[in-house]
Amino acid sequence: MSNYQLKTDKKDYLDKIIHGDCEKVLLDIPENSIDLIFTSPPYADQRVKTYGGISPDHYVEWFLPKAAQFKRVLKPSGTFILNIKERVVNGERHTYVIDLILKMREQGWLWTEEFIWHKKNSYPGKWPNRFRDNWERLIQFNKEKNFSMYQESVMVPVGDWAKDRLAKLSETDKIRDESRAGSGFGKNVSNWIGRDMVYPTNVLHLATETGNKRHSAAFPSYLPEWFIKLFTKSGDLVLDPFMGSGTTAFSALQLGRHFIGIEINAEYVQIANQRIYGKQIKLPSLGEKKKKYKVPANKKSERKK
Amino acid sequence: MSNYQLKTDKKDYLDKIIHGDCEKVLLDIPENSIDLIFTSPPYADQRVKTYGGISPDHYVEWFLPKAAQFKRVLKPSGTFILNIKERVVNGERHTYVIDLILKMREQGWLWTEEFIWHKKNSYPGKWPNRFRDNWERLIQFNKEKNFSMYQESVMVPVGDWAKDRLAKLSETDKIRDESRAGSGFGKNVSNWIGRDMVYPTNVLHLATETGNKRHSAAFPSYLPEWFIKLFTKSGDLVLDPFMGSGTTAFSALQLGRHFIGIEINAEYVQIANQRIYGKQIKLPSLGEKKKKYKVPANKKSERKK
DNA sequence: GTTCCGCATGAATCGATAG
DNA sequence: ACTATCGATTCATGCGGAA
Repeated sequence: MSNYQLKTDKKDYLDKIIHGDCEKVLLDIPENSIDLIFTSPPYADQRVKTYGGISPDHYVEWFLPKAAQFKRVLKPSGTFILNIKERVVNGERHTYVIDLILKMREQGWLWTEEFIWHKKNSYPGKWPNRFRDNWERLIQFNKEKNFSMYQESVMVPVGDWAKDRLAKLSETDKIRDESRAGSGFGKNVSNWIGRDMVYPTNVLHLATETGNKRHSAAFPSYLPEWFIKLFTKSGDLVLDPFMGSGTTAFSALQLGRHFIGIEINAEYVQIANQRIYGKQIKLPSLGEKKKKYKVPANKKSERKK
Repeated sequence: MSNYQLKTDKKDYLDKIIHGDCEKVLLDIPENSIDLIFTSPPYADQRVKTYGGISPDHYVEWFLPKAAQFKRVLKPSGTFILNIKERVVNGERHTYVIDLILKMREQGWLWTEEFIWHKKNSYPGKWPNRFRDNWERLIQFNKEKNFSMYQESVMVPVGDWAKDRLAKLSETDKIRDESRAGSGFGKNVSNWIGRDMVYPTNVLHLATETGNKRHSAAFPSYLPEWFIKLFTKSGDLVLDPFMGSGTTAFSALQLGRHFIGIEINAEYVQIANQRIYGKQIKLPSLGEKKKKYKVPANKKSERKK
């Protein structure tokens, strides 16, 4: 059923997308082997079409056993970054996120920091009692106080204008910058880069990706990139246990890090593989009965359009 | 000792700064009489010089009885905005803020929303394991779901209102909009005019005020202004139970709202009065033995500089 | 090859309606 | 009364077609 043999050796998973439930898949991964876990799990009751939705009231109990596995496989010097946001239930912000922080501390995690992702383009809408939600949490957990951090790798040019500029750097922008560099104008660019670099803060200000039609809830690749550069060095191993369409794996690969991606949705596994390897390939999946992803009956018509 | 008689009548406190502990002073204020409570309490272990410092581990139990009084005096349609941020203790973010949210919900508060104040210029510094802290929480609590909110009063020009400060694009954008309006179809015209102003989001993006050095925890007046405009109308009553140097009272006055300010530190009471009334005046203080504010012995030298 | 403009599209939330 | 579903609302962004 599966084309790998040494389940206890992480090399079988190295640079692969694994199809399965991360809580089970991670049992095969040696303890203290991951340098960075960066993930954006399905939010409570969101992405119902693809994940079925986890009730807010059961979110913590759903997440905690997975967090225990994350803690086991993470190196003592490693970091776990959790991208999450509580939804509104009955007019109130639900408490599952802060409940989770407290429960994870009981598990032994250190709640080191909370970064803010200040989204530039939030979901539209108007309500009588609240404004649009324009931020998400990026919660940093660690096993030990002495975790690895490479602050110099994410330094930014001085000034807000530069920060905004950097945040906007898409793939095409980078290419354009390189082509400019060849024509003389690049000298100015490199001058800017060399001059007056400062450390960033714990607020990231960038736009969500709306253009990509292949997947519904991708964050911009800048987000995992930033944390991968900050918390790992070249050759390190990055894990995303809720891989989705593969943004984290893609970023890790581009930055010369190894990755392990786990995704429960077969459709997303295919998308991620295409994105990373440029073609559809056969990949190892969990050694269980292969469950075909099933579209909920009442959603089938909607999916078609 | 005090120059007011009817302690149960809020009119005695109206538009005044009261010197005393808010937990006791509020006992004299009628229930359901305040439209907005906006405050920035002493953070745990911060402002040791002026408040004596509350240990992070005891912050919640220190705050809760005060929150109970806030709930009593707040109108059912009123809002409580709490500006707070957890400090780092032993390499970790302390949990007193999220503990407080959970405990206040047990008190009957609704945790309606959490605004983020994205500070533009944060305190400089560098640490090996974290970046500069560039944001604070503005936590919105309510007694009822049907609270008052005046969204139109805080609308902002199209395009992110933070971006608007850079103001390079806004000029040309406006011109473009006008030229379009003059030549387009009638329906489109009204659409474009309507889009001149948009509602803000739950992220506030403003610079910290550097001018006010008299008060050690001064926030920019823009912050209370924004929430006063959003949650009160002219003639309403705003309470700040940890008044500090009087920014909230000053903003309320300027916006045509009534205010009640409470401050435990006599020095700040004087500063606030000077700021608001332009002169040093005799004001009612709590009907207790007048306690002169005492500088802790080991801090005296530090105060001098 | 640029620049400009139109258009679809989101980690959403509320309130009304229906069962 | 309580849950489930649906329509209405709204705006920054990036892509693609057009000038």
